[in-house]
Amino acid sequence: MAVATTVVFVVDDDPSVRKSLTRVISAAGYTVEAFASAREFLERAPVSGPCCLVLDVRMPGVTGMDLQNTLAHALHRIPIVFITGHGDVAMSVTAMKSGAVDFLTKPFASKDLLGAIQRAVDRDTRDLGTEARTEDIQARARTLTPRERQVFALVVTGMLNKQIAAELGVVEKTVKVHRARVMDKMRAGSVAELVRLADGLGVIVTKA
Amino acid sequence: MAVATTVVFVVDDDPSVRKSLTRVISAAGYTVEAFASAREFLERAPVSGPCCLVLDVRMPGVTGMDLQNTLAHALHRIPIVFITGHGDVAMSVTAMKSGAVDFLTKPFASKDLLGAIQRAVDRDTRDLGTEARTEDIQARARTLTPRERQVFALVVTGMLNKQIAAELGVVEKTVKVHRARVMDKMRAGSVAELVRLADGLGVIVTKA
DNA sequence: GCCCGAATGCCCCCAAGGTCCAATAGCGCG
DNA sequence: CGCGCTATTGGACCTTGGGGGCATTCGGGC
Repeated sequence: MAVATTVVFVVDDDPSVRKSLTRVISAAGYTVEAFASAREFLERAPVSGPCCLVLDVRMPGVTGMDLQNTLAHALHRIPIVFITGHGDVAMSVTAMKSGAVDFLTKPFASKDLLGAIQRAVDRDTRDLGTEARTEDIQARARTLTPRERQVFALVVTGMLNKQIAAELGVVEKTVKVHRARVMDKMRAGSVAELVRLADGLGVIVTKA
Repeated sequence: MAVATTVVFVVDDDPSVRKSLTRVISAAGYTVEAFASAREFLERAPVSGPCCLVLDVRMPGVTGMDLQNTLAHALHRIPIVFITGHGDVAMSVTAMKSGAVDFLTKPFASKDLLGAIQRAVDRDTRDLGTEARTEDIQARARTLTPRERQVFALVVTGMLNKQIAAELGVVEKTVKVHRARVMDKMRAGSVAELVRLADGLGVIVTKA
């Protein structure tokens, strides 16, 4: 279960390998989309649901490692499971350091591949979740006016309205107004929630 | 600079390898302690400062991988740089998945080893920092009485004193007293700080 | 019997939040 | 050029919430 809408992408230049991989992975309940080259894969429309990539290291043209770098630079988080016929240690270490989930050398057991795919999908599912939450918070933050943003930043440091007012050169009442709008727009029911939303924005407030 | 008090542990059963590694690493400004076996290393007193471990994969008795597992189970976070004469891909992948910083096959360039050591030490320095902060917060939390702990947990969910009082079956004033003691003992100057301390304890509060 | 954790009451102050209202400035649109 | 909209600001007033101080009571444990 839970793998119904999950897509596993396979990129390998060898048609027979694509075919057998597709068969094995499909049998495990995943939806499979196979490509003969990195280029073809990149031209594919991005997916929304959880997914992972089973990638051959050695391919003519753009190699698997090249594709991994390209995706990393494009901030395209997608867990990668490498497979290769003749991989060396240096190559596998580089791939793993770059965040690959696994690096399998042929021949490998189906259960090893499926195990790696499961870990990759699990990771992607988690990543999608945190990404969605972050995006949601950022969307709320974008509705804040410049002034509200300032008040927001100061409130989550624990400053009193009075202090914030002094900091911004306005009276306390004005701060209260902005503060109320911030709580409303960020949909925070308490300062505690607001602090967590702020910290969730990645920008860790490092007030003394 | 900044490598003065840093210790690099070397574990390799080959005396000549230990000697040459010690020379190279010492020349880079690190303090080196070499051991002929995993057992010897484990009998060594733990270090306090930043450090890392350069470890031979293949050794008679306890292998490098065994030692990695032992350390992981003992919650002994120490970044490991593996070196080996005849490593295979599967071995390197396993080591990397278990958190190794790098996996070098002989012969390797000195700069590759030193680069890996530098990354390992950097990681350990960061880990030590966060560990120290967490330990500090836990130490404060340990001074809380059971009741104060309960109030602490509820306060950081954003609940009002009134609600906390109802939850605990006491009067609001009682909650205020506990709350004040919590703020004092945890050395938090505001609810915002208290929330960050709570989240820093690892126990993420997941209140609806 | 003393000390501590826990609970509680009363009093007072300050901070936070809401209501109603009002003014000013900038910006786009007809 | 006004009109409307938004952002920002501010004042008066009132309610609620948080927090400090002080005193008291009760139950355990050393």
